[in-house]
Amino acid sequence: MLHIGGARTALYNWLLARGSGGEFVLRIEDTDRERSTPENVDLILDALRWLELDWDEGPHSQWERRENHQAAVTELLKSGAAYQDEGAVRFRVPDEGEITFTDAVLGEVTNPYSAIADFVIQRSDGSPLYNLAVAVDDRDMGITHVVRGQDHVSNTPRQLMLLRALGAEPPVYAHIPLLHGPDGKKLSKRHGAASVQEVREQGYLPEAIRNYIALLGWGYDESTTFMTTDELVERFALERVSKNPAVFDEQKLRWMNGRYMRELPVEDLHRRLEEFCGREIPIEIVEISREKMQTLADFMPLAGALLDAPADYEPKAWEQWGDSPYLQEVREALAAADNWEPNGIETVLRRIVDQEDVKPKEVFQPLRVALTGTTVSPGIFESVAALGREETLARLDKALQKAK
RNA sequence: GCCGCCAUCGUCUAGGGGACUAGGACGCCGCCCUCUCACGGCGGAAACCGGGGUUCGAAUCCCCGUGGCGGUACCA
Repeated sequence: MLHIGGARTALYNWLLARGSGGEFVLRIEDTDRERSTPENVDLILDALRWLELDWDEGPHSQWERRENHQAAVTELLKSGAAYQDEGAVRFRVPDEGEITFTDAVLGEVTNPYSAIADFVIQRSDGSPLYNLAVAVDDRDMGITHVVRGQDHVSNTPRQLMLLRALGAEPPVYAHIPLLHGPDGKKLSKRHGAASVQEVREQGYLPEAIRNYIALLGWGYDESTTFMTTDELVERFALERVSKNPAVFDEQKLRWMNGRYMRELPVEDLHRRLEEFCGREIPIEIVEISREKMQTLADFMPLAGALLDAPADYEPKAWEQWGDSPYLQEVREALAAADNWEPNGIETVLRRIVDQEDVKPKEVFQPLRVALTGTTVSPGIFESVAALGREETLARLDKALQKAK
């Protein structure tokens, strides 16, 4: 699982690296221990790939760089910066004074040494602990920037002390605000769309996600909302990242995703819908449905009945429109229509509306229910055109049969 | 408890002493468009946590309080 918060951290790292034009190493660092098992790392990498955040996969710290960690511990022990304590190795923290570091988003952060106890850097079984492992990795892998969640601020002094004791230059630290759930608590699974895997299954587009999460904790100016990834790369700056936690708002994501779907070239949207639904879809159906969808998952409920004849009519829909005095007339008019294009169909159907002198929906809704079994579908003329004459008439006959 | 971080509409944010009767966006409400649902257009309600300073002037700077969050592990 890659939480939205993690995805945002990854995005910020990526934007920064892209913007600097240099090489970078994205260090996946999260607060849940389970997440850094090899299987979960694969899941995370897969989610990042879907988000189109490209990177070169490096070594996995705590189970692939043991020698470096061990060597550092030995060095620290030798210099007296660390000592043995019942088999474990602890780092010695001064009793007095304070340690200050400059954070790219928070500014100066100062901690008194008195608040930091001598901490374990190596377990009695010889395995390294998080703070030691990342400090050594940052040094050895030439990490220049560490961009991570604010839940790591209080680890920073420890990592800094380690780096100093090892005689290494510390990287630039940037702690971005955490994400909270709608109730103001830290974001968790029960808050709904909390992971990239989930939003993917819910039919969101990667570019919409990128745009949305970039804006969670960062804003470019007073009115810009939509930005291409190139614009994001160009404009993103750590100094402008907000210091306060944000709440993931799925409604806004939905809206934004809808906008992205509408702006996609039809062919592109068509391809993604086929992939998402796992089936072939006539492109005309996509064309007539696009302005009514906010996610890829909205497609089947909206237009599925145009793909496969509905098994049955929705009871409420049938009750209201099923038995219509105009349906027979509609059937005859359509059977005789000589122009099976949306505009030709509209002409034919509007003629009935005029002749009968009724509201348009009195004619259109019964037709819609007869064809799709529901009261909601893409535009009726377009739907009839997309269905084809044969199928349209067959479905009308079925409805007329049932109405008898 | 102790240490740290944070605090603008319900939500995401703009704002870095006068441009603020605080701007934009989502959501919400109303109107328009309309064959359903949407899309789109127009309009509206909606915020500077509280109290002290500093200053001619504070949403913006300082202090205190309050609240939220994080940390305080042989977790990451």
